[in-house]
Amino acid sequence: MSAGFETRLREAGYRLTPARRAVFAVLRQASTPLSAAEVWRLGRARHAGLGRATVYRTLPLLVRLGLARALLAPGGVRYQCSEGGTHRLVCRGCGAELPLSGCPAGALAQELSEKYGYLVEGHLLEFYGLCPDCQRRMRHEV
Amino acid sequence: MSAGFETRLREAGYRLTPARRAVFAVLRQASTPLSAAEVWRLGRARHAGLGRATVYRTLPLLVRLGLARALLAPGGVRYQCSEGGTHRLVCRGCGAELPLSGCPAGALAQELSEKYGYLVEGHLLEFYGLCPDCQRRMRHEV
DNA sequence: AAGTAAATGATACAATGTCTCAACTAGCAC
DNA sequence: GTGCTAGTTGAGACATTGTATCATTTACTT
Ligand SMILES: [Zn+2]
Ligand SMILES: [Zn+2]
Ligand SMILES: [Zn+2]
Ligand SMILES: [Zn+2]
Repeated sequence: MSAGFETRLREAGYRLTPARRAVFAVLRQASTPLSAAEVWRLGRARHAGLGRATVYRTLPLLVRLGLARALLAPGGVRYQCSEGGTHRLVCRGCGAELPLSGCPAGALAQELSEKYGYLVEGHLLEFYGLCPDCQRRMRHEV
Repeated sequence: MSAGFETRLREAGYRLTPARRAVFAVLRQASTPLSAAEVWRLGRARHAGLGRATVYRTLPLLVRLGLARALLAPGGVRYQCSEGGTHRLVCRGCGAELPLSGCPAGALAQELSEKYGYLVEGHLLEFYGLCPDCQRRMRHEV
């Protein structure tokens, strides 16, 4: 379940602590990307004295290790577990999001890998534009 | 040149002010995405008394209007003019970025447009993984 | 069980972003 | 042009978010 998390942390030379478990667990079972503040609040349910600084230290660590991803939502940065989908259709007017399924980018990854020597682990594909409501709004309210 | 900016602002019912001109001009001629603080500093070269609050008000406005885009870089949020490319290959280890050219997402846009009623104006495609250096580092320094 | 370096949490601090409000001005009507 | 008015501005107080420091604790090794 969260075995990947533990081994990943270990193999990178980091210790497995209650604080890190708590932070990851929170992301893991969240159904939507969370802000750092939310992670802290929820994390304290799992690890009583979880410190704010630790959360801010852990989240970027998880990103560096590939266990989580940082997303820019209207309202600030949010984090989500790597497993979650990252294909969205975002309205630039109101910020509404629609998660997507299909994706054409897979093929390109291999190509990039060979071309630049990068180890391509994933990708983020976001379409942006206007939702039906905001299209109407733009017309009517000038 | 920046005619699109002016008409876009007008047609959405916003006024054309020196402050907004300055902010947009800064983004416009920047070769790399800028933080809000950088926009403020550079903007004051163009409009002496440009206020910090105005910058923080204007940047999201430009995003809502489709004139700029917000990007999440390691180190914080950065803004760039809509024209700039948004196809990157980002290293999750060190944050290094490589701008890309080709893209397979265009076709999907039309499809989404019909399916959800969204007006799809563009997309952001980001591959993430490890640069060659960070791959070595991960092996050697555990 | 003991030793040790990594990690934590509290706190102070810095950076980033938001709100309020009096003063100003872009756009419009005349 | 002259005035009107609502949108906009800039200053500064405030709130939030993120970082640095450091004494204490603790996960891992032996
Ligand atoms: Zn919308
Ligand atoms: Zn995909
Ligand atoms: Zn790297
Ligand atoms: Zn593309």
